[in-house]
Amino acid sequence: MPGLDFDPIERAGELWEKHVGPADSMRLATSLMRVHQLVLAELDAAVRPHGITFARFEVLRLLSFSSRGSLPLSKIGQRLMVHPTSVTNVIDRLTADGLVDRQVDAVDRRRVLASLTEEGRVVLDAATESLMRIDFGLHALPAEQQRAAFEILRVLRETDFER
Amino acid sequence: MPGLDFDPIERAGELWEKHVGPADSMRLATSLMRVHQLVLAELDAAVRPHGITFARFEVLRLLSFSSRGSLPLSKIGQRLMVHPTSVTNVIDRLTADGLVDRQVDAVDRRRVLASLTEEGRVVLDAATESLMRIDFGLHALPAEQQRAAFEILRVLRETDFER
DNA sequence: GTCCGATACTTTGACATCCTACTAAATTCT
DNA sequence: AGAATTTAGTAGGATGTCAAAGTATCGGAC
Repeated sequence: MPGLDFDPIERAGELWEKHVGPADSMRLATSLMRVHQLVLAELDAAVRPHGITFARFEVLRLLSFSSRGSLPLSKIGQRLMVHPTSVTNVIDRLTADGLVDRQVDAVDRRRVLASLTEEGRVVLDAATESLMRIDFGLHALPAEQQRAAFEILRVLRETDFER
Repeated sequence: MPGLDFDPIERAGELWEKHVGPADSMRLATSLMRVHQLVLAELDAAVRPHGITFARFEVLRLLSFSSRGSLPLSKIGQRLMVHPTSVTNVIDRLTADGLVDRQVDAVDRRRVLASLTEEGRVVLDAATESLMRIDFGLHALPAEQQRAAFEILRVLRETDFER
């Protein structure tokens, strides 16, 4: 798979400017899609040996950081900014694998609380180790640029943040 | 849905630094996941009235830029950097909707050539209009920062670019 | 001229995500 | 108290993505 001999996004940008109009936002949007894809592939590959995906890792990490040791699914969805059905889906799989426990909240019986099992914590620690070893798929980017990128992305995140 | 009263990624960064280690790359990686999700949602919403998704839009745009008016599926996959399976999938749906034609390459019968139909071009033009109107979901970012972000992301893209 | 490796695509299965609609439980309002 | 509304989670369906395995075709080596 030799790939291509030119950068397809640069190329698309040139053609876009020629036939459509200014291409800055188009190029950034498509870049974002590609980079997300590439980085996610690296992250998933890093945690795959531990039997999880990066999405599941994020849930495990969140649970490990919670002060009570458990979180209602709704909170998980809010903090990870994903749809409630996505949370149900991931928690289902984590529960099936024995990494997470699920129990109805005694105080508010609409709620379901998820918490780490011992095995869940073991897997989380091992996966964390693997992710740090590859610098979260960002080894190509110097620390300085990582912070710069974070600041720029923050603007985009916060647009939809409070609503 | 009032969301949260704090930035969950900042918060995770603080806890990570306290319990695990340096958090720069972790925060950037998770930021990338969230922003991708937010921007993609905007892009999909913008083109949905035209009966397509952003992934399909990208394929249509690519076809419209090809000099011959058609491209083998493998080329589409290379340029969009997606798995061959994804290309087959998207082309299947575009074909079913009558936006794309599919025909076996007479020269190399392993190949399948995709090309825009007239309806495909109409939809593409309308969708392009809609996307430009929302500045590709990046209206929150000044043009200057859009270019800066593009340059940073380019580094990450090019890591896996030639291979 | 045949065979065998490489290439192009499809099929099947897994995953994460969203949306719409639904059930159950809590809260609010009358 | 009882009804209406809101909130939490689940069910089913669609989409796009990847991985592994399969089929068909091409092209070069012998």
